[in-house]
Amino acid sequence: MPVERPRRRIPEATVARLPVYLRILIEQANEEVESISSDGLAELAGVNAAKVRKDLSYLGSYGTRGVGYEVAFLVYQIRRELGLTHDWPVVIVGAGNLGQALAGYGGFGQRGFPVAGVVDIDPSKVGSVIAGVRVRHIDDLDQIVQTRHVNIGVVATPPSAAQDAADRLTRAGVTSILNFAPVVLAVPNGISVRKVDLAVELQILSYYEQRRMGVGLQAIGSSDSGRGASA
Amino acid sequence: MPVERPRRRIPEATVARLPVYLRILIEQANEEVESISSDGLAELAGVNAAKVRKDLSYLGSYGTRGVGYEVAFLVYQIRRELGLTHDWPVVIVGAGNLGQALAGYGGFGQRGFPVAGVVDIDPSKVGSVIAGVRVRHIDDLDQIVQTRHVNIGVVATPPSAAQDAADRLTRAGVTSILNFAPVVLAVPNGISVRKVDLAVELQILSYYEQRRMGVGLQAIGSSDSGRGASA
DNA sequence: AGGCATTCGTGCGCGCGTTCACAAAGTCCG
DNA sequence: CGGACTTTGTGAACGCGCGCACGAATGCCT
Repeated sequence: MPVERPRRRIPEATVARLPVYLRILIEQANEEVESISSDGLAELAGVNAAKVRKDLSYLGSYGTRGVGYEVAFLVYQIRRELGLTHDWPVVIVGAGNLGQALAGYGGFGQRGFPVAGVVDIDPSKVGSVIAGVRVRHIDDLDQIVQTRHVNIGVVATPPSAAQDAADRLTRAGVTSILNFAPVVLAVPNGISVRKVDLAVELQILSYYEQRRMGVGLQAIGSSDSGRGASA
Repeated sequence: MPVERPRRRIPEATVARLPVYLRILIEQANEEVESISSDGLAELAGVNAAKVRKDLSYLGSYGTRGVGYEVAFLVYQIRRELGLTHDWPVVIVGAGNLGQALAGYGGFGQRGFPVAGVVDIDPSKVGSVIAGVRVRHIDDLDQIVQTRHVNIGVVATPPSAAQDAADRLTRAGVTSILNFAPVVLAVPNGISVRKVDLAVELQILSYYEQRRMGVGLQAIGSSDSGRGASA
């Protein structure tokens, strides 16, 4: 079975939008919509129609001129390109508030990222069960990663422990890390890291808020954060 | 007292990095470090030194050639520019798992974003107390926003309720929204929206993982996600 | 005081991503 | 069957942000 090779390198910005398109397309499919135009999809995704077409063109020429894109087929293609044709088990490091919330968050497993394990360094946390997953000691990390073929690790530790968690993850063989700790992780070359930082997001909003006030007179300035959508 | 005007428009990319610099600088200040060079800060932030200098130059010429930047002063300047000289109370819509976790997350209040209120549409949730904050009904949103002078709203509802939450927030006068629901929000012009989407982040990682495997032979490709740091 | 080492501030070129605009390709209808 | 209409796919221009490289400014040492 010849798994088709990725056509070309897809720009980072496009990769970041594909999941959004995918979610929308799945919604449309659930509502029995069979076909959608770049215009329609653009509106739902809050972006420019030309951008949608260019983004989708990286997957191949899967549209029909005069008609649009077949929803089901597009879902399949995006899934394939994003590597979502099979599950990616993840391991969560840190069983504190955040780790527990993440483990309990249904959207994980349902979307193809089952929780292969939750580990913590604190022996008193080991053994407790969160959302059906037993917390294990961090020393078991290697074993979990290897037996469950985990490629993605989630850092949900306090800031001070985050770098150590990342080190252990990479040493265990994990090649992608999703970091929730407000820390800049140092990782070996070739390891992907994405971070989710609440405080940073709020502070960015704060900047634009302050700017709005600073101007004081006109409230026009479209100080959109760049990731927002406007009606 | 003349509150200095924002000098120029600061690029979005820079605004997104300032909070990172700020956190690092505060850490350094706590460790009694009085001065730091763009090189040093760059290393800690995992970015290019020239970028650091250019970013900081948007705030003004606050460095000393041959020496570097005075940490305490830089902290003050970044704080001022980001509008962090005073608190920004936030209101959380949705008292489910996520809403509770967010309300309980200490990093909120400590970093200048106290939780002014948590609201939910479900009467059975109203009245319960989360992390010292009593959950109120969503109909009280307007009152909370006005009496507490809230500018920032957090959407922590299920996807199906997210748009309604955003509508209510903007109607109540909120001008910035942090959206945790996997939905593209439609908001009036001039409203800032930032989103935090778990599934999207994981799917982006999935893409690069799949790519790594697809290539099959070399494991070199520096498939960094663009927001990561490498050692 | 003078020279040297260090580090900032920034002009400039480059590459990426966004957007426009249009030809190509297909549908639909009379 | 032909012509009008719709929508895709993409070439090209534009703009932004990144990083280099270097002049300018400051501190330090002799």
